[in-house]
Amino acid sequence: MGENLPGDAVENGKKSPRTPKHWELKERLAELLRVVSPGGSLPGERALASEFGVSRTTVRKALAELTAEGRLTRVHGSGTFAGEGKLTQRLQLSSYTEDMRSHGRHPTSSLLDARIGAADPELALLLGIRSGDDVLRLRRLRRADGEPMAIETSRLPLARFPGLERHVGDGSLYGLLWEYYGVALGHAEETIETALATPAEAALLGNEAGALMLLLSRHSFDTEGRPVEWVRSVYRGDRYKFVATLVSPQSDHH
Amino acid sequence: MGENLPGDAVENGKKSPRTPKHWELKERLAELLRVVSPGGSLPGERALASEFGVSRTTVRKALAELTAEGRLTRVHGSGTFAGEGKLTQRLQLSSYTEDMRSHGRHPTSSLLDARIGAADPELALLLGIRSGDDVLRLRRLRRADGEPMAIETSRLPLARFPGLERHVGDGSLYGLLWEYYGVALGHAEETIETALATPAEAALLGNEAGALMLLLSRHSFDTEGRPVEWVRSVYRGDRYKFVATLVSPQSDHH
DNA sequence: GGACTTGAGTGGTTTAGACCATTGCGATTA
DNA sequence: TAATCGCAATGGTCTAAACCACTCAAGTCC
Repeated sequence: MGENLPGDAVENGKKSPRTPKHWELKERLAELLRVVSPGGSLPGERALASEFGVSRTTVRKALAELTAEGRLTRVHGSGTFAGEGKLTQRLQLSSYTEDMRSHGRHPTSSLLDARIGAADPELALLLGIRSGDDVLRLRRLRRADGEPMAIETSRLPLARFPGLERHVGDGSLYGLLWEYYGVALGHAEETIETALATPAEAALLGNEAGALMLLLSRHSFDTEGRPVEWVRSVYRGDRYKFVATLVSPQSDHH
Repeated sequence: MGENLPGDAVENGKKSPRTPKHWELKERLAELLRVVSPGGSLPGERALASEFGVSRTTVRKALAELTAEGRLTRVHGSGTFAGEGKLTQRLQLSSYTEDMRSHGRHPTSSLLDARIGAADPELALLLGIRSGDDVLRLRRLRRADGEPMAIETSRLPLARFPGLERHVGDGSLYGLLWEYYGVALGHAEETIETALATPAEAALLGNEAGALMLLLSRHSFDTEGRPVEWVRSVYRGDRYKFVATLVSPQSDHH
C-alpha cells in the first residue's frame, strides 16, 4: 500500500541521519525479490557481497532482516529462497483442529511429551490449586498441511481431571475434557507478544534460534468460571499472523 | 572465569547440536540481569567481551537478543541498562483514550500529518470505494504517560466524511465521526503480526531500525456494516503485549 | 542397480580491528 | 556563575578472513 513518508530520502549530504549500508542493501534486495517467484533462489551470500561491493557481514545483516519479515527462507547448506507469505490464525475459543479446518488446511497434532509435576506458586494461582499440587504438562507440536506451525505447552490441574494422563494422545484435548469429565470451555484470556526462538523450539519448528516468534498465552476457564488450563504457544513470526473479530460492546464515541 | 570446555561438544562422539557461544553468553548475561534492578547499568560491550573471553561481535549478538526481548535497553553513547518489562494493550473495539485510561495510564495522542491522496486498488477495496477516490490519511503518534507507544496510520474514505480533514486534530477520531457524521463503529477485523521497525518509525518511537515490532491492522465497519477506516499501527515489540478476552460461541467439543 | 564416499557450495559462527555517532562530564573560558 | 569546549567512554557500523556444519550431486565401489 503506497507509503510515501517525507524525509526518508537521503539528501543534504551534511548531518543526514546516515542510512546504514545494510538497510540500503536490504531495499535493493527487496526490489530484486519482487521479480523472484516464491520459492525461487537468490545468489549466495558471497556472490551478493562482491556483487554489491560490501562485506559478507553486511549482506548477512540485510538478509537476516528480510528473513525475519518472512520474505526470505534460508536453508543451511542449500541456499536462500524467496518466501511464501504469512498464514493467518483466528483468535477464537475453539479447538485447533476446527480452527485450521475452517481455513481449508489439514491439521495434525502430535504429543511430544506428557509429564506430571508440582505446581509452583505462580502456576498454582493460575490454575486455582495449591502450590505443590500435581499438574499435568502436555507439549504438542501443531502442524498445518504437514508444516510445523507451533509448539503448545498446556498445563492442567490433575486433581480436577484424575487419570487424564492415561487418556491424552494426539487427539483433541477439549474433546477428552468433555467426554470424561463433562467440562466445556466458557471463556479465555489470551495475550500476544513477540519472543525469540530458543534453540529447542527452533529445532522443532525448523527455525533458527533467535528468530522472531509470536508468543500466545491462553488462560482458559470452564463454563462455570473455574480455571481449566494454562497454555503457552509459540508460533513462527515469519509465517503466521493472528486475526480477531471485535464487536463493539455498544456504540462508544469518545 | 571458566573458559568453555570445548569438550562438552564431543562427549558422545557423535553429532552434538553445538550451542553457539552467543547463546551461552546470553544465558549468562540473563543470569547476571536477574540481580540488576530495572534501570541499572551493565558493563560496556568491550568490558563484557574481555570479561567473558569472546569477541565484541559475539557480545553484541547476545545483547541484541536480550534487547529484542525487552530485557535490556541500550542508549547510544550512554550505556546498556536493565529493561522494565512489557505493558499490555487490550484488544477491543474502543478508543485509544478510553483503553489506556482503563489501565490507569495517561494517554496522549498527537497528529503527525493529515493528507489527502488517491486510493490504490487494494485500499479502494478495503474502504468500499473506487480506485482513485480521495482518501484521508492520518498519522498519529500515541503515547502513554509521555512514552511513545505506537504510530497509527488511519485511512478513511473522504466521500463519506466530507470536510473531515478540517476537523481532525489531536482529539478522538471516533468522537468526530459520531458528532459530525452520526457514524458509530460496529465491528472490526484485526490482525496481529510481527514486523521490523523502519528507520522512520524507529526515529519516532525512540527505537532502533530493525527492532521487533507488533504490527496491528484494523479494518473497522460502522453499525450498518459499511467500511469506515483501515488502520495500521506499529507498536514496540519489546514494550507491549496485547490481551484479548475470548468467549466461547457455545460449548464446542472436538 | 544400489549403497557409499567425496567434495564443492551453501549458510552459520566467530574473531580482531577500524572507524563513526552520541553522550556526558570535567575543564576551561567568558 | 554560566556557558562552552574537549575528550573519553559508550554503542553502532563495517570489513576481511577463517573455520564449522549442512546439503546435494557426481563419482565410486560392490
